[in-house]
Amino acid sequence: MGRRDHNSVSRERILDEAEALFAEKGFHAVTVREITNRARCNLAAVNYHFGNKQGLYLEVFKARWIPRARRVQAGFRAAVSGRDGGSLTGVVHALAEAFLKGPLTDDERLRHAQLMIREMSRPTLASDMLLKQVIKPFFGELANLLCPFLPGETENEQVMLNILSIFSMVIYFNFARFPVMRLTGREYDDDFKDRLVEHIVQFSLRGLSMNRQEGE
Amino acid sequence: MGRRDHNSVSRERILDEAEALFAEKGFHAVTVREITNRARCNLAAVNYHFGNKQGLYLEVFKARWIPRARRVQAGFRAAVSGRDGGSLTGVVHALAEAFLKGPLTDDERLRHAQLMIREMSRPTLASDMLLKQVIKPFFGELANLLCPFLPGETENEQVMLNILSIFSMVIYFNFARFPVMRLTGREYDDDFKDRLVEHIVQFSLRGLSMNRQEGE
DNA sequence: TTGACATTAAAACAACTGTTTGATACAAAC
DNA sequence: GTTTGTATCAAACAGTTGTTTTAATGTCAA
Repeated sequence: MGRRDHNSVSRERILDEAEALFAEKGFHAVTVREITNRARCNLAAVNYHFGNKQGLYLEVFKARWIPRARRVQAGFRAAVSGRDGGSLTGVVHALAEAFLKGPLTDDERLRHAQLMIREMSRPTLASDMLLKQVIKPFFGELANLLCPFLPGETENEQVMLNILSIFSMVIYFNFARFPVMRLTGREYDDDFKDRLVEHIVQFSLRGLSMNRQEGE
Repeated sequence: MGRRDHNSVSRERILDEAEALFAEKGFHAVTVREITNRARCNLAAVNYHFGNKQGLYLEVFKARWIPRARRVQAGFRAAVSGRDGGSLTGVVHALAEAFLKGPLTDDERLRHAQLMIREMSRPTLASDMLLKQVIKPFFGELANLLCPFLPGETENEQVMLNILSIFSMVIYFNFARFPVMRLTGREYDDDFKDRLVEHIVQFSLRGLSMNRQEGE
């Protein structure tokens, strides 16, 4: 290996296994030994490559989570700049599909959502990074894409709440797949994912369309 | 204290502190010593009253989480059987308000949502209990309340997806309050909670209304 | 009072935790 | 060939973990 090229085989394997384990069990429930055993390397490798366990956790987000988020966003942008960009339906559909079917494998999607959920429910050192570098910019991008289709007088806060609502469904149907399977009796196969995308799109489109008067 | 009346002061205090800590940090991140110190009792009390740490975790759900969930549901039912029951708007409003304002304190709401999220994202021994005893029955109840307002041909799976979507927003705006505050710049004060309830209600009502006049 | 039992307490337990150490192998630079 | 810095390894470290043990309280019925 070249001098500190940050590309040793052990280092990469540790990052992979660590991400899977952190997502599945959470930071404290995972031991360094568990990670290094699965990565088939020595116990000291974690401290050598990442300083300490927390450094590894942070690096998982920098080197794995954020790039994955960017892949999802890239998939979304590709769909939007294609035929989906011209309509509200297209944008919402591209969004739901990017997160529920997108470029990730099913395992990746679950991992990704679980890690995000953990950070959202209890902020740690990583949350700030995710928010500033990934979520906030992406939400801003979404706001710009959606605004033209919303009534002119729609305030910023209202736009943000709408995005958060769509987002809540998208990540909920990812990370909460176990109860969702139990409650619907469905497996997370391609059929069901299509169904979910269609549902989220329809539900969100109607939710967004505020030109209609609401009953009271 | 009466013979094994399961009401010792220590026992109750342990349950309170354990719930707060488990919700905040998760099972493995909390130590028995941390719990017993906060509960101002002896270390051995956990094993005496609950067998072991996992027994305590389970009892937190039986003795604290489930009763709290029932209080929320009771609040919802009270609103529905009052003036809110006659319309779709009323039902959805009662639902959002029960979970976002309802009978709980703000701390309780956060704790409640965080514990649920943890169980949903990674099922443990408690998940089965929650699903069977609380969530599934309540979702069935919701389905029955909503069905009259949905088009006649609406299939069961569609109803369930609708409920899950509303539910995803309700719990998201509870457990993800940290990023929501960062993204909206708002505090979770009464004003903002009112705003959230109103938003969720409007968004959900439109989401639910399938080419159909709503209201009455 | 006495006996029985619920509860609390201090101390110890063995196992496990993250981290450090010191040695060794290896590849490229000089 | 020697040096230099990277990478891996086994072993040990000190501190913490959940749990157990044993003894001491407190409480109520007989």
